[in-house]
Amino acid sequence: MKQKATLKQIAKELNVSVSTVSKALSNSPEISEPTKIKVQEFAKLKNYKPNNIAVNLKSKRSKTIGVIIPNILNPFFAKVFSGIEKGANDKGYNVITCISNESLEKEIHAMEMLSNGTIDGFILSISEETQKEQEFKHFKEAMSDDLPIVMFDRISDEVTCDKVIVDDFEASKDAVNHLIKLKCKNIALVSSIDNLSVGKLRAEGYIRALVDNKYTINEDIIIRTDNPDDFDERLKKLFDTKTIDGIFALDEHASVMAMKAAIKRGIKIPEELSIIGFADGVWSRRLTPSLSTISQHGPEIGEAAAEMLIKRLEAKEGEEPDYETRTIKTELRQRESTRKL
Amino acid sequence: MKQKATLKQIAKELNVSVSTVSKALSNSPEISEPTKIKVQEFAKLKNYKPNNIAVNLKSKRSKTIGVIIPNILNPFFAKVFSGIEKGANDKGYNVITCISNESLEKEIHAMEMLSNGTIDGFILSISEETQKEQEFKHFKEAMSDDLPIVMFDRISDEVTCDKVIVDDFEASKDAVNHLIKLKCKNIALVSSIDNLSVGKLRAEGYIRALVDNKYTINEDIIIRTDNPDDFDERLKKLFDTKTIDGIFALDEHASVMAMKAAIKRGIKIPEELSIIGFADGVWSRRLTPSLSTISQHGPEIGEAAAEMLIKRLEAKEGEEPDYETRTIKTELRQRESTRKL
DNA sequence: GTGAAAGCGCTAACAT
DNA sequence: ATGTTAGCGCTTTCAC
Repeated sequence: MKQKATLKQIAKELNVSVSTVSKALSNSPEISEPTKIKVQEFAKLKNYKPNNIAVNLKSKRSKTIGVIIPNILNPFFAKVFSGIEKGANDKGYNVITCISNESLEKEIHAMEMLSNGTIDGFILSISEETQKEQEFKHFKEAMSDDLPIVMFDRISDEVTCDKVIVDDFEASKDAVNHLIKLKCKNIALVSSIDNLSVGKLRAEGYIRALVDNKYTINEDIIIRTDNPDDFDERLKKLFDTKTIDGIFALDEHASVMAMKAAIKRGIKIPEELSIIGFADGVWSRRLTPSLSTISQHGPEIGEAAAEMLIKRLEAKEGEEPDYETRTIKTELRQRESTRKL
Repeated sequence: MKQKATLKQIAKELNVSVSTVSKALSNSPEISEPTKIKVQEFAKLKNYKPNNIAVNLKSKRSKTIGVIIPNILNPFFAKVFSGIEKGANDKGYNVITCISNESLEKEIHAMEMLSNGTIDGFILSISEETQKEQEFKHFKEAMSDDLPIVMFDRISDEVTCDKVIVDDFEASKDAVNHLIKLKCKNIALVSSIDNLSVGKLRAEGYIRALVDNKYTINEDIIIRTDNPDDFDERLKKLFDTKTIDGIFALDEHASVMAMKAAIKRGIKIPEELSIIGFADGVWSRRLTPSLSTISQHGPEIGEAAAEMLIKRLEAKEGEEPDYETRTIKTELRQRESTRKL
């Protein structure tokens, strides 16, 4: 193995001191042009790269962000992640990723694993189990250990930190209002994420839209559960009770399954039934008919989170910005599953 | 901010030396029980965590793996990534992720960013542009800098390193053979990834299966391109020329678009047309009809890659294993888009 | 059983 | 303009 070049080595080979080399490479005005050139050329020749770890140890900062994501297979998280990665890289930060797999224990473990100088701060979305258990001590500890957190999408009011969210309540209200404008009379609500904060917010938006429009809430056409299998079971009976002409789905699974079930029943979409759901854009477009969705702008959420965290990390001592909750606007994307106005 | 606990501090507060503390915490037999207990308890009280960066600097290893992925929004890569993350975490390794976005430049940039002590080795899949340009210098440099690489899925024969692949050729042959067994007479090949090594291998498998079964190759029902838009354009005409009763699709986009086009034409699937494609399992199940796919076992690929890399990293000097190419078996998952035998 | 000291690779304050 | 030195936090060898 080719020995890695270090300042020390270069210094010895060039018969100068380590600090001269260091300064020459950082283009310090203290060093004369000739030596600078000599050192820089030699360094390039030797393919010298400053050892990041040593620099980190010295500077007490790693320029690395810890990202904890409940489930990377969920396209929403994948999109947010790509935004984080981009935002971080643009500012010269690396991203260490852990997947909590919706488990509180893995979330805690991941945070511990990284809370030792490895990273400068966290960007995360709270795991399902953590939300259920309402266990937030690990977040508070990180914050008090001077490891700032930016939460996105699934957040907790109990933790004081920067947050990036989507206007779930408003988005749902808008979507349901849209269905109402399309003259839907019986709008079902289907959700398999009723355990999540965002699931609850979205359901509230639905209720509010109905109430605002003087619709009556019909529990028979509302499915709220936190379990996909239970969901599938209850979905079977959804079309029995009443003629449904609109469906509002709070998550990807619910969106697609509801649509599939309707097609199987021979219900014509969008002529007899309009569907709007929270789901991934690419795949929604690929469905037949394509699914109208609420676009959450995942990459922008990620970029915003990265920007907020880095701003805080790079703030001068005592000049840290106030904690902020940024809301990224959603957008209703009309496709074939809703008829045109 | 609560000052972070260091050995030095603890030593001072306990009136012992730094090395005593260090040894006590690592449970060295050199230290007496009473001092050990005293130190360990005090450390726990102070919530001491050894500074990872300092440990890294000392040990010259970071226990961190650099992962470079062309596109995290592709569910296949997301799955492999989750496997890598799991495999790495199980062995106490962290994962730094960069997304090349199919760009050679970003790939190079990411590798440079990490080739300075930040990571101990790479796991990556070659970007599209890199494959097109056949530019592999950056990989070879990393290898000779003692930063081992494990490539997966999209690999290059020009780089000597560990590899994890799928039996693309065999998988395709099997899939097409299956269509033939279903009595398909005119089997179309559709691909929007003809620039990738895997795309070519899969196409070869198709050809081979046809040849083996004495079918004639009909260029009119073969679409091979590297551009989704071009693909969509050519797809429109696919059903014009000939009655197709089988489609073999080499990637997700091709799979779904072909199916969508067939449905639009009113072609009955699977009665009149059977389709098999490379695609994500979750979404394939959600399509109507659900799509028969070739499952690539993404998580296993990732775990294998992590295992191979870590084995090499932890091998004693001079005892590194030979470079190996591991093949993960694929599996034909029959769903509704192919009729039963 | 405990401690002093060197050193990982780097930066920067402080000589010269 | 260049060099010396100390120190980041830790491990480890070697004295005592």
